[in-house]
Amino acid sequence: MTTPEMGYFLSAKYSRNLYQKASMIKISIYEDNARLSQLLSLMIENTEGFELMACHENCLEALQNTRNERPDVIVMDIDMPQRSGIDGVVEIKSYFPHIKIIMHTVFDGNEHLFDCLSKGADGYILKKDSSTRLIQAIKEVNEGGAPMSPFIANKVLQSFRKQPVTDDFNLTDREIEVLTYLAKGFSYRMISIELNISVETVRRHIKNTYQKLHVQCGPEAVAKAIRSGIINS
Amino acid sequence: MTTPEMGYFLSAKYSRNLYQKASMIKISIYEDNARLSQLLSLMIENTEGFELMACHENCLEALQNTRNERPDVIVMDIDMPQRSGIDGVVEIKSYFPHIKIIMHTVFDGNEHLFDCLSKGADGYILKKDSSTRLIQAIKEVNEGGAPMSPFIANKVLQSFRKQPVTDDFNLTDREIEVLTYLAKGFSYRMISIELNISVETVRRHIKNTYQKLHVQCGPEAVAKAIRSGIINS
DNA sequence: TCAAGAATGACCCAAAAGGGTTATTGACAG
DNA sequence: CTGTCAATAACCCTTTTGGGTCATTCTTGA
Repeated sequence: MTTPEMGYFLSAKYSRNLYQKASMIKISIYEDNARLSQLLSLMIENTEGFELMACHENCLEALQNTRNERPDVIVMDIDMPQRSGIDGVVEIKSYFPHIKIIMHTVFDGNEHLFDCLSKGADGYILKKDSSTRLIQAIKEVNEGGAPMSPFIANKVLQSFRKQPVTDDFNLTDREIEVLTYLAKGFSYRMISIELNISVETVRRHIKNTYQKLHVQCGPEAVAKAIRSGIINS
Repeated sequence: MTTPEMGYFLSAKYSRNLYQKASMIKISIYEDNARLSQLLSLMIENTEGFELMACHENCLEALQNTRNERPDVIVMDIDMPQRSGIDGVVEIKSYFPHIKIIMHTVFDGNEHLFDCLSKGADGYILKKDSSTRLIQAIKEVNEGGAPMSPFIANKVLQSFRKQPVTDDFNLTDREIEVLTYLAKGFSYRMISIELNISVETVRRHIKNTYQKLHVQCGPEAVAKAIRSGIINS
């Protein structure tokens, strides 16, 4: 849907770059939906302090584009033909970590969200939000913030809440203590010396622990204990 | 610094509650700095759609207060005499999980931040932000958002970025495969059958793995592998 | 083409781990 | 005041681990 004329238009725009004010926020867009990308372009061009560098319908050339355009902020769709916006983020961030990237997508699922965030996206705005929100987000991210749609921010916070121990399997304090030493690589003998008890007692605790955890050896017990949050440090 | 008179005043205010409009956002404040709490009170009382329920200088009685006041949103300081706001969050959230709590504090360190978030805080606004930002945050949180100061939102995002494998210790694919079975409780023999190789080869891989990880037994290896993200499922 | 590294396999041997059974002591709840 | 449970301890016996040393095959990159 993006026409060659449009590309030309944007190149022309880019050449005007020489006259821009230093304080302008330079923005590049990656969005395969032509209607939406035109809307965004218009909004950005008509916002004080914003300078639209280019508008791309895929991120096959993301790196080269970025080298040419040197934007301050990139607005990136995820679902684009041939190459996902997430790959674009990885590539751009690895060469230009200081350039801010705002994901602008319809995806509100955990998968894409945490994938993008772990790969360095600086903001995550849903398309269902108003375009004004995106404009505001661009300002925010340029000032060092991390704009997110409320729904997204909530998902992010929720991911912190499910930390607390899922199930402690009724392990006693002593059993957890012994298990902790086991995970540190102590042998039964070393543990017995450390805790000033008999090796047989250490063995006893470990046997009980295995029964409670429904495991049959040390490595499995340690794995289960760490994954369920029973032991940490 | 909160005077008895102030308490009386607030009780009087609470009694007016009967006449409130259903759409009002009911707010309680926990803040030990009298000057700041008065400022916040004033701002809230003068904001359309906000109803100040009470203003407390500590959260010793947080649960009882909440039962009486039934706020929609609580603004909670962290550093208060006798009882930390974090304890307040835990208590209130365990009985009233639907009540939104915004932390309002000077602390911008990771420790308090992630502690609060994991315990269920719904927003985290720094005191250095303008009071207007807090008012806005109250609206946001009441609409299901997760308001955070830009600096805080960034910290939260950053916590996702350092997830990817810290160090893979140059383990080969095969070594990781064997280690994964080990963590599942497979013995060397079982692994050898599973992978259709000799027990000696399994042992070989494990020996090499221990050297690379600088550990000397299975439990320790598994602990290290899980903690550094080498193995997961 | 040659060296490096991955994957494979084997042997020796001592130490550690794991399963079963039994028992004593002290604390705490009903 | 009696039963339960955590913590302690011991003995038996088999299997598994883990450390050392050596060797072959195959792929891959310099």
